[in-house]
Amino acid sequence: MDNALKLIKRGSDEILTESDLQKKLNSGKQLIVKAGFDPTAPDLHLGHTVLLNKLRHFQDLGHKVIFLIGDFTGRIGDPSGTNKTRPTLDAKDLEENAKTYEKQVFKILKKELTEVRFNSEWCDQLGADGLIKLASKYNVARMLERDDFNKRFSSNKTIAIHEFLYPLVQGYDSVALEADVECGGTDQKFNLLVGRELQRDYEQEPQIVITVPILEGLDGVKKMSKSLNNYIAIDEDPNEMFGKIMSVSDELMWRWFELLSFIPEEQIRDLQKEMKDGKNPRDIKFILAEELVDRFHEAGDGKKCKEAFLERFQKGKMPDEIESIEHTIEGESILLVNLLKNTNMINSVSEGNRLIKQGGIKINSEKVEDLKHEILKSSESIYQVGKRKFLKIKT
RNA sequence: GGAGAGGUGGGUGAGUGGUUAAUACCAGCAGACUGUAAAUCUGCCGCUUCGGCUACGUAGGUUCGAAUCCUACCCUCUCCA
Repeated sequence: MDNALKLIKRGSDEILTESDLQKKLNSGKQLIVKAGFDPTAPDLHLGHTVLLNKLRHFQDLGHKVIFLIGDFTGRIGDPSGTNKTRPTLDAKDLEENAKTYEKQVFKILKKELTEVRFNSEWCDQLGADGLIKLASKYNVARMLERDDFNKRFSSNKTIAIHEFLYPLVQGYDSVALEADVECGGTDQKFNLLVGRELQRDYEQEPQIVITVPILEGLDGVKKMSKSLNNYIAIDEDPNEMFGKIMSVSDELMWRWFELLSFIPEEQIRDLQKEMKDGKNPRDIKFILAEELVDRFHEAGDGKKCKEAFLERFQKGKMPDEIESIEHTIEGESILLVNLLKNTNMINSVSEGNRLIKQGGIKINSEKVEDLKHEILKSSESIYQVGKRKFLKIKT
């Protein structure tokens, strides 16, 4: 197998078809590689990077990536998600979101080989006629081949007609762009395949479909997503990112190694063996956390985070940098719980009382035991809530 | 068009007139433990000026008292046509 194909294969779930891909790679032509993104969620997280890394591989081979923002499809709503109505975005929001995307995405993709496009560009021109024509290219039986439609159909759950349009429009994007390759998560497989069919209908060579695995989020079960709040954003604070990676279960760590790390597979196997032989899993997790922090921040940040992590949790030290704010109070003093609530350290007074009862609040490293603890005017102290929340407050 | 089922705290989901701020599970939070913000164990888990207040789709009603009964409305689902 030649190197190009090998590179593309690593970490891919399925390639349809491999022989076609080989042919295209050998043709010497610069390929157009397409991947679609949601217009509403510009906060990229590690889950997205599995796909982005794959796109980057194509760029490393000199091919062109089209980062397609599905503003038109966004209006339809992806049937694979729960059926919430999406807010319609105006042009300004879109531009904003696109900018945020660009800022983040070029941590992985090469700018000179990336083109950002919106699918409303060609979909808006389709009109009712165009949509009808497009809809005529596919049929219900074939739509029902799609797994989640099939399940919903056979268990008598609703499928709205417009949901059928989603895969069609996504497929039409491939026609409009004359895509050679489309990459997406395994949950997108059906949509990606529709693109192939449509391209054939429009007398184009069908695109190669490449699916990548879906990354599990922090909980280790559900897919990483913003709405489930089990994600690590790629522009997250380095220490926060490091900590979150460390909070992943020892089991999930291996999955993340597989999908996120660039460490060669053989080396990962060695690490697994080391853990089996008694090495502390924590130290292996450090390797992963360091690599990822380095990738999305400055080289060397990973090491710094590791040191800070050890200091803080092994020796129980306070972090070096603590955010500091000033909070003027009326009168001579204020109840501790009120102060913490006012500064957003806690969400409610009840929560504060609970935390005090449980010994979760400290002032200058001293545990607070009195529910009615008062803070005097013109004081300056470091307040700690739980293990990780610190704030220096001047009153 | 006809018949029926149902809408409960972040999620799943009990509860059918009275210690029910509401079982259970999950998530979340805290503590203990551990070389991890892993695992495990324990506790907490609506708000409050600690007198109370606000909560079981929405709005009314019955009652000493309702998430539980009645009426209307909204929404979801199923079956028949």
